[in-house]
Amino acid sequence: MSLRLYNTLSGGKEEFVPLRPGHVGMYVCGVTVYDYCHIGHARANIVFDIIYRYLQFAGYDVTYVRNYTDVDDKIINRANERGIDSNALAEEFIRAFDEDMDALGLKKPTIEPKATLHIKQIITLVQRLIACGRAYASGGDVYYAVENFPDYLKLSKRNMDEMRAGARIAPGELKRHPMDFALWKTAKAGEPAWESPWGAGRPGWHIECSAMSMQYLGETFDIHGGGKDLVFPHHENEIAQSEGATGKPFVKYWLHNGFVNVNHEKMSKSLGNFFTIRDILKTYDAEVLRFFILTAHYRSPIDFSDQNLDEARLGLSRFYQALAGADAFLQQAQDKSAGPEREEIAELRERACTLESRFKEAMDDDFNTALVIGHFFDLVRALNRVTAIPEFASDRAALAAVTAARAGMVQLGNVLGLFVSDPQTWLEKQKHAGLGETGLSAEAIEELISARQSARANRDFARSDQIRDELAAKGILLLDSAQGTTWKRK
RNA sequence: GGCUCCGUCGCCAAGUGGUAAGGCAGAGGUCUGCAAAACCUCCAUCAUCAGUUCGAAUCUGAUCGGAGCCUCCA
Repeated sequence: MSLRLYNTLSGGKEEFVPLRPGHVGMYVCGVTVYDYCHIGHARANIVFDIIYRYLQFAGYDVTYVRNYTDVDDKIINRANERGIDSNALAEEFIRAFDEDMDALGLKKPTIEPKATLHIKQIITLVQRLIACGRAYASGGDVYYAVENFPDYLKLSKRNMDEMRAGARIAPGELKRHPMDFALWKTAKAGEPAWESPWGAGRPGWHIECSAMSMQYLGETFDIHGGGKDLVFPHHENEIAQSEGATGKPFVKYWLHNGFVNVNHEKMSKSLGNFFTIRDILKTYDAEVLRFFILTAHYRSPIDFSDQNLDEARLGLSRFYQALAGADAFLQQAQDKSAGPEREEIAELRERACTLESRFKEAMDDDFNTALVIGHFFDLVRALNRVTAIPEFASDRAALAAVTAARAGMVQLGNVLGLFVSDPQTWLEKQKHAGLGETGLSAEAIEELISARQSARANRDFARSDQIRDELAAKGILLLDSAQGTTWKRK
């Protein structure tokens, strides 16, 4: 079984064959740093984070490049609004981006290049495009001549006639064709500028990705990713720039993640219906957000809502509870004896043994994380079946199966960035996280629990149930067990 | 208008030709003083219609509904 992935270029799933056996070059468009990141960015970065992790898990040596676009019209405009230097603004949001990605538990890419540190490479690339007739200088600008690149629009599968209707030439632009796009822009007063053969100016959007991917991954590389909205114009233009200059295929596999919707509508800055990552993380655990995103296939749209996030929280808790249950079970392990194997144990052993092959099969099919999570849920049920029976704590086969199941779940879950915390710690954190809204402190709850315990000891069940109901009304559930009473929030 | 994509149980969501995973919610049961948690059992023929096929949620056509791109956007 080998990895198959959906390639936007071909419009279908293809077997993944890297250019160099054992190695993968992957470039993912990062952000233009002029504002805080929203959940859409979170999704894109989490999706490619798990692709990065899975490729490594599958044994590839992966070079993952994710850029910062730190020079751009939007940055300049925002900096002007705030009356600060555009470079300072970019640095501020690069820091914010790093903090957010870190909070989301993302692995660091191999290389995180900044556009402004690659101006020389950009200028060289633009010169190369002019030299081979693909671009032209006009005033202090340089434009890409799309009509000279026959493959233009092969990624987004459109044709020039359709596109022409919507294309406009903005005032001041000196294009030959409405679809031509800027490779280099002449600098106006007060704008960041670098010396170039065409005078002081700055790179257009798109060219930085061609230049930086070429620098770190070569003229042809394996995987290029980003959100669906980058297919046109950004990635289309990257192809034009890179292939126009080198005459070689730019990228073998194009991967695009679906949008995050709010109320079934695309979340976007222009609609104003977006949530920033840092706002979301005030309410929801980062791993809950990741779990939520991974419950849907990466190419499908996903609807962001409190209900869906709460469901994700519930789902993830189920895993951590099962893991905590397994830990408690293993701690009680006594002298191991081998008896006739029971059905529950046989099922768990079977599930634990086949987990990795199921995991791989699902992930190899275009990163089907939703199916993987389904497999994990199956394992949890089998695991709970065993750990719910105390006698099994002295059964050698049960202990082996529980140990294997727990280890497998954590090991494979970690490939998706899931189950990375200590179960008890995570559950404790979740317990306390929502207490603010209830108006209760952990101490107050503990006091009520002991009051209820004395009532129960006196068989005063009316009083005992009253306490439980009051807590339940505030979202606190009590869990009685042989070891005493604990609580969690609903 | 052009080009894409989508429509699977109350909700979320896999499945893209071989007879519908999983989670949440719900019903019944075991456990419990009663509950909760956990476990057991139950719970869909896949928007509609017409085709292709031995066989379709999966392919084709039409219809209805939703979304995206064509302008900055993950």
